[in-house]
Amino acid sequence: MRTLDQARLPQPDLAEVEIGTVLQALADPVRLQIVRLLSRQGTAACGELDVPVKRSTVSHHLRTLRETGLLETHLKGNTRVSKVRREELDRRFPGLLASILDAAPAVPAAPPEEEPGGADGER
Amino acid sequence: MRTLDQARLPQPDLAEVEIGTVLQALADPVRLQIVRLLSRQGTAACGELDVPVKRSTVSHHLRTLRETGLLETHLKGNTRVSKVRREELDRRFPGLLASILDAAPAVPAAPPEEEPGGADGER
DNA sequence: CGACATCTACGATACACATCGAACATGCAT
DNA sequence: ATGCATGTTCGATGTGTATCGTAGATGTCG
Repeated sequence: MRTLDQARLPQPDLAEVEIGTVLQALADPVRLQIVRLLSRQGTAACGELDVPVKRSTVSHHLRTLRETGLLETHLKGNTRVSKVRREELDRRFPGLLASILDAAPAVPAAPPEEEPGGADGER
Repeated sequence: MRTLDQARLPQPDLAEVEIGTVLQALADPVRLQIVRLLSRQGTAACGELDVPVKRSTVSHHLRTLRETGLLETHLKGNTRVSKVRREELDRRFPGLLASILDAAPAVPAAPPEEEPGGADGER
């Protein structure tokens, strides 16, 4: 019958979203990871996301990301399928997602760096 | 005894800085404001920054921003002159600062419905 | 020299929020 | 229907951190 409840959960208009709000949402490591995963996988259900927190916490983060405007979520049967609102975000904040998702990882070490040739005065 | 005190306070190599760390630093409204002000003014001392927190808090945020790699600070006499490490940041995270600083402010609110042109007689 | 400035360091406080477990709702199968 | 899965919501808890006031370090100036 109505296996087609493709209902979409409420989400904000991106025009009303401040850049600070987006930054705050992406500042959490788990949420950033979720956005990264979704950007690569396209879509995923809550339970499919490989993040090191419990299910209820993932749900909380997905809610935060959706209410912030970063994700859209569709109801599909018993599961919620989420994906990044990439095109809308690119229109609202040009270059933002690209610069974040394409950022190269940091070099592992801050090696014990000692500079010969003098005291680097600080104080 | 002139400007020999052009010493630069210690700052990280941007190669070692994760994008998540930068996002976390910029997630705070006051810090984002500071970066915005410095981007426009070029440089500023701690006391010149027009932000709604006390001096000691500004100092704390400047330290955070510097240790995160966003700012560099030079000692000039008794004052610390800070500025955004714009070029280095653009090299490490291309497009990031631009997309954040150029982001358009959000539209004030989403009136539930009510098409424009109505009688907004309030206020 | 002493008085005053800028700025940081330190301890204390308060609040936000990330996290969890348990309870509940819903859908799909058997 | 019962059972099992997926997700959400709720309350509680712990931690991180933004904020402040005060004290101290340092530099400038009269």
